[in-house]
Amino acid sequence: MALGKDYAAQQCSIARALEVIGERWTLLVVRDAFYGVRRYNDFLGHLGIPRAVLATRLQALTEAGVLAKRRYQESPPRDEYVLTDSGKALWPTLRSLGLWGRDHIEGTLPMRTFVHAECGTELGAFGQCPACGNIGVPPEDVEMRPGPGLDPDPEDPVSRALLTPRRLLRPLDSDRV
Amino acid sequence: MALGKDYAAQQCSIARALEVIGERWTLLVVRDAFYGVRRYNDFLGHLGIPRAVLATRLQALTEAGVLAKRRYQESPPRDEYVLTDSGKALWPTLRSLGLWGRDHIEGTLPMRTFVHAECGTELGAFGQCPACGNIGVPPEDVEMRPGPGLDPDPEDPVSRALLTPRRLLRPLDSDRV
DNA sequence: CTCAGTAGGTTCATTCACCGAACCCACTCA
DNA sequence: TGAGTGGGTTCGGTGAATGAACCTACTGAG
Repeated sequence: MALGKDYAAQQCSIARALEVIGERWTLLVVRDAFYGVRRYNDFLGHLGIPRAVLATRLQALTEAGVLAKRRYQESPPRDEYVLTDSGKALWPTLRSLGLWGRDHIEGTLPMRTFVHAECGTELGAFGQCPACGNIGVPPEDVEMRPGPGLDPDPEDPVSRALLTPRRLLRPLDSDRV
Repeated sequence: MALGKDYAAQQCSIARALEVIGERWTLLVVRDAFYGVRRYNDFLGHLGIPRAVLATRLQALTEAGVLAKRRYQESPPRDEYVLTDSGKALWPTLRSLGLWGRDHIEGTLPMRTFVHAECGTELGAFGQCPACGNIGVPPEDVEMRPGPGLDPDPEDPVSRALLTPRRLLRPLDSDRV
């Protein structure tokens, strides 16, 4: 975000956080990582982001320790980007932001619902499970289900893969859909 | 944020939310509103934001229904900007974002702590009160206290006023400090 | 009555980030 | 040999952010 160099806003954890994840597209890249997207081309197709911007964002997020670049194949060399623990800790933020968008922006149908996989209850604003009383349901235990606001027949393969219920963070193989 | 006009990202509550509060400075304006800042000049001095950008952001947030413009004096005409219910609903997002910044960005000392005013317990990672078991403590019931990371003798009057413990959303009279 | 001060802006030139398209390279498969 | 794919980089054009200057009501002091 680069709020200038000298900024007084630095005196605040929120401002510090926004320096890392506040730039355009950045939080959407992180969101996709929760959805299981890991490869450059999948981010590219799903987000519709300019290639140069995506490369910059992936590099910045990797340097900030939110994502980690991991080689998953040697020949030809191919890398994937996965969330670190620090990145996974952004789940409550994304959850509350998405819920706010759903509830407070007019004309927004529920796109996806997020339920506690063990009991099937929809998560609350802080990512808690109202049924179990489990306060911090980790993203690994969250199942994402498509909602009525989604296009039933999207263009890109990633969106198609996301039409079926799936656990967060589970890698998405866009090839075999 | 304006993710293009045609963006596929529209299929997502998070992207919709970011359209409203994802631009540079916007979330910091909202944060200041939670801290009790209401007037143009107070935002200006506390954030160090360019005047033109602040005017644009206040107008956009007002149109989006996050803030409401309210005349508090007729002669000379003076307006203040206060959070609407929709704006107050951003509290979980800000809370989780600030906590992430504190815990996951190196070199970030706790700037402020947020405690449940009724019992004095610091809020947990999900905005809950660990002592009372109250899951969604509303911002009105949250007391903000200065932490060790803050400059003890800041320049601007708003930062000085924020050095004393105070309830969130309580208006800040920067004059009588 | 005049003058300085204040709240809340608008205008302007410059800089910087985003954008889309084109290009590049290493590797694989037919 | 040639097309295809993954993962980028480079480049010119556009739009937004920046800081400084300017503007308009209005008030209060002398």
